[in-house]
Amino acid sequence: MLQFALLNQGSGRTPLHMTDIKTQLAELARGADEILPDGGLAAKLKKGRPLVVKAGFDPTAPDLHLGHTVLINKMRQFQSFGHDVVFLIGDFTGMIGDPSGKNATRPPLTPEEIRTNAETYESQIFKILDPEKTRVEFNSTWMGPMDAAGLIKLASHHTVARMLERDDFHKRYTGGQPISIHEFLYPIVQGYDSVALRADVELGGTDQKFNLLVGRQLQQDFEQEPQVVLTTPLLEGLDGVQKMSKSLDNYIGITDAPGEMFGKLMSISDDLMWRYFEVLSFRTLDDIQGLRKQVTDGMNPRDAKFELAMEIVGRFHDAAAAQGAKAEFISRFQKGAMPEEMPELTLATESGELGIAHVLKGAGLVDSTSEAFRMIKQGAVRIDGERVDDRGLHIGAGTTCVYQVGRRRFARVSLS
RNA sequence: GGAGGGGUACUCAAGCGGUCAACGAGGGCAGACUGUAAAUCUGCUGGCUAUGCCUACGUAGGUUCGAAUCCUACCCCCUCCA
Repeated sequence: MLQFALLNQGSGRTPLHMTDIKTQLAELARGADEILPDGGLAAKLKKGRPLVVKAGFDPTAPDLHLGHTVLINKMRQFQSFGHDVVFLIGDFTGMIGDPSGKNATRPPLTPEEIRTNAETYESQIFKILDPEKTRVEFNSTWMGPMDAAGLIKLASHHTVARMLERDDFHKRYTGGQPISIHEFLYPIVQGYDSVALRADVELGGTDQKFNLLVGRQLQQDFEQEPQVVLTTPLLEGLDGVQKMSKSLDNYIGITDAPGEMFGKLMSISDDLMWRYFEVLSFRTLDDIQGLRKQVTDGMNPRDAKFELAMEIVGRFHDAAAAQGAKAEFISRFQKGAMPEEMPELTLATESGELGIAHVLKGAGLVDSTSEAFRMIKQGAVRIDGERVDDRGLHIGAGTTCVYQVGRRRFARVSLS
């Protein structure tokens, strides 16, 4: 069966290490939401040449979380099978703003912002993709030189009725909400990118399905063989229900510190763990199936979760960091030890002592003294491991103690 | 332009003169139980110089002993008609 390790040994120079089509299909379909049309991918793979695989990114939000990496992982798979993966930065389309996300008008980005964002993107995606094998393109390369006449001609390839088939356009149109004309250009330009790149496959999130399909249609108009469309699902966040997103604060950022990343992964439910294995792990399907069986046979699911957490932390940091995070996790939560590192600070007292509530607030462990009192009442506050019951407690100057609120918030505070 | 409906805490949503720091649900936090799982149970969920005080129900005024609740003006949102 397929082993990623083996594939990667090719070090990028291997002309074409084509794994057999059946294996490729199985792995590529893994975790994918849809592959259109039916049988299309198999037909493309049968060509026996590296396929041009395109995935477009807005130049806006370069702070990636694990949800974004589902798509990038899929790119990596194509890459490891020897295909030509194009990381397309939509600097031109960035001026339009993708209307997929409701009706938020986006302020136009300056060229410098776009460049900075693009660089941030690259530094993040190359934790997953092989820089040697990744082609980075900007769609301004072909859209920039296009003149108004060209754009009009391009726009003539699509009709309003077909545009309105797109769900969010349809809802907004029937719901009496405004749709600016230029928003119609977004799918068209994105589709034209596929023409310009002669894409064989385009990857995108499920919310991109319509745009991806426009690419197929435009390619046909330009007498190219239409691309295969592969959509990846939106990953569930830590709560297991809502989509992973920054605004819901249920995400794992790929720049999160090792310990934080590890802890967040350990806190997911067992069900969600398997989902994460499917779309985030680089392990083979067989491998994961084996792990599942071990759990069914009595292995503690927690240990399987350790494997997942180790792999992910190792990917975005390194193996040593992953080991450290695990060791820290075990000593802290299984043995109840204090964390190794915590914020340290010194607070000044006016009269030689300070009320406990003010210490907690001053250390940033709570937002207000009212909250501090509440936490004390609930038995969540500890000083050097000793529970505090007295809300009137005063701490004298010259002391240094570890203050704790709940299980996660710690600070070492000195009073002067 | 005309007619009607509505703006309440993180979100949804009650309340329609006093018992409202504001029902209830969700979310979040904490405690118990655990594998820092999940599920479940319990509590909390405006601030402060803290058993009292201050600030809050779109904004600004007014009536009243007393207003989220009544009146006036203004701002914003939605629905229908043009």
